[in-house]
Amino acid sequence: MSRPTIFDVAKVAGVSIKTVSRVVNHEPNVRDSTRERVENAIAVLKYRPDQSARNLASHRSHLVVLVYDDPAAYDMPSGGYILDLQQGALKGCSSARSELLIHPCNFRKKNVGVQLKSLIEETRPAGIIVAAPLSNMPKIIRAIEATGTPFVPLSPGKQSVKQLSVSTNDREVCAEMTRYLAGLGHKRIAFITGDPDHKAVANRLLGYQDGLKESGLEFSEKLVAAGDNSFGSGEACGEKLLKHARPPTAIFAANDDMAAGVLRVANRLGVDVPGQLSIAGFDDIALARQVEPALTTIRQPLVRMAERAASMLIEGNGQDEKPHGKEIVPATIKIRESTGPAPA
Amino acid sequence: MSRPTIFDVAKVAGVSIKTVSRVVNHEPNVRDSTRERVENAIAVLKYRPDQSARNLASHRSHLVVLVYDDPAAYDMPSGGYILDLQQGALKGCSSARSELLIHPCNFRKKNVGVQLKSLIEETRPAGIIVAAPLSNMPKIIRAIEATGTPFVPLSPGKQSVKQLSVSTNDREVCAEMTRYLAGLGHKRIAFITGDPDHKAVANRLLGYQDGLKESGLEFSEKLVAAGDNSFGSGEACGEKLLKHARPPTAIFAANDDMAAGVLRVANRLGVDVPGQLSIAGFDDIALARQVEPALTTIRQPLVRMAERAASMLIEGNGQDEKPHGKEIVPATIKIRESTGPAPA
DNA sequence: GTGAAAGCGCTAACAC
DNA sequence: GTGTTAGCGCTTTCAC
Repeated sequence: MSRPTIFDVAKVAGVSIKTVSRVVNHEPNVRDSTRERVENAIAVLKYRPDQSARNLASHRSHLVVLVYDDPAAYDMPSGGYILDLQQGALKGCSSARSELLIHPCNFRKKNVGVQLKSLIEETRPAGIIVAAPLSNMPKIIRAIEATGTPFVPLSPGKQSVKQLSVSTNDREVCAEMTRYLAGLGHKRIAFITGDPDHKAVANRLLGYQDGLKESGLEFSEKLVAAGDNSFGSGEACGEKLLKHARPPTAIFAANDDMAAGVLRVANRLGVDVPGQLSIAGFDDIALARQVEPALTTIRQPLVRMAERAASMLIEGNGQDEKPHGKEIVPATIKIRESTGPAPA
Repeated sequence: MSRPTIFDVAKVAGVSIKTVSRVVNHEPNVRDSTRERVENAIAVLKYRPDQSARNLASHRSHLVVLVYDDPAAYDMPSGGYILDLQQGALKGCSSARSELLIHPCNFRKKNVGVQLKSLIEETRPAGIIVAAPLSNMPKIIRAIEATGTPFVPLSPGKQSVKQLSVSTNDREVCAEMTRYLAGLGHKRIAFITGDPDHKAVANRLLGYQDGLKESGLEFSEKLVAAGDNSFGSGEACGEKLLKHARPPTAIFAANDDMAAGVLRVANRLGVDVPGQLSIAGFDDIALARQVEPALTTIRQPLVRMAERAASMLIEGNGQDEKPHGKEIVPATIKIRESTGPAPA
């Protein structure tokens, strides 16, 4: 004997299938007593709506797709990043009986756009979460937009006004970190910039400038070095900064990899951290806790961001109006051992 | 204008929808010339079969579900493990246009079984990959079996004869590691066992015994210590072993966490590794490369295992007979710095 | 080899 | 508030 259908439930409850459908989908206009009868029937029969039938009829599945940069394409750089995204997205989905499809995507391949489109057209997901840095790539975004499926970019570069997005407060929290450093007595605080293509990372420089101003400190081009997000560029920038005639007493890097590079250089040069030099990063990757001394950094709320994105997608699906708005989930400063009072 | 359907393709190709269906599904009994006409029409119209419709009619989706122990439930212990599984499963799926649904599962919760059943009955996946240690848990396996969906446990404890599975050669490779250690001149090789509930881990002890015998070495209960897979138990067992009247010159632990624990104890006790003591582990987790000296260990081929599992599920779906067989993907020994010649 | 017809289990539009 | 009637776009069965 096969699984019960909506007809079986309707028969047992003594109503029409439409009413069962209403109950299952939490639609209004059902008398409480009727609803209860239907719910009983569902429980008795152990009825589970068939998603395929539902999807076919409604032209929409209950799937949420999480698209991110394929870690297998390089050397598994940021496993924690992906797991955090997945965890958050899963959390957002589970509260709404949605399922999560994961789709790592190698953006270096020519046909990513086509493949993404196929995936979307075939599975008709309720929505798509696009992680950074893919959320900054026109090739990816355009492919998704072309399908008309709701999507939420995480930390997108430019956001068209009417579009959904979830970001963190890069700028504000970087200002805060800069003020924290200034509060420690540092007068010469340097900054190492990241990949300029990445808007979120660019915002970090702006935050640094804000923080300087708010602390009554002068901004100087000479205290800014241009990195590219890599450990190596952190080393190079750190060396340049430290060999300066009047070296900074604090270096704030736009990400942890670069901050770790600075730390390495400081060790090599015999510069004591945090005694002579304070170092701060951004991201709070595992490495930040593994280096000696552990890095003061900024924790990006990836889990929450992905969770919010999933919820936005799913909520919007229930309502008649499309979800909208830019959400901002605040990042938090993690003070560890790499920062301390400015040397006298 | 909306997406083309099978009817549009049929019209353009001048055939019936059934023939289009045959071509799309690579069924036999289609003349080559006809097939070609249909394929052209598909290309011209950019036709993509709607998975929901397909699923509804066939009572089966093209989804593969990967079930694993929820890392969010504890403290994100083994991110690499999960990412490897995902990568492999994704690889197996992509070659067959299948998609991967991830489903972390907290087996400590009472209702995991029910939730799993719901998921399966609603999405009707083509198959399910069950990662260890969930593959050892009757509660989980029974819930899946009850749905009648094909599934492949990875490193299952007991495998009923007719059932699919993918494992690695725990026993053989452990014998090999033991012989390698013996070949280095070690006469007193100790072993630290892991969680006895985990059959795959139990097999490692058997392999150790095999290796001893093959090397003409005597097995002694006194050289076996019972750990529980944790770093802490590795420390405890290591200490016990090293304070022995006649301590071993090599310790082989059933996993890397325990091996790392032994290493820590050796350092504390001033025992030189690998000068006075060789240490070997199993799993090749990231930690194995991060400790000093780096651990000699055994690399479990997780990516390949998951890939094979996905392929088995998908292939079986295409054929009329169910897939079957136990596959074994061999593990490989990674010699690093923690092992060396026995002290004179 | 190929096609016609009958669903799969649900949602949507509208009637009552 | 509730029911009726059409489909959604495929696969299946069976006829040719």
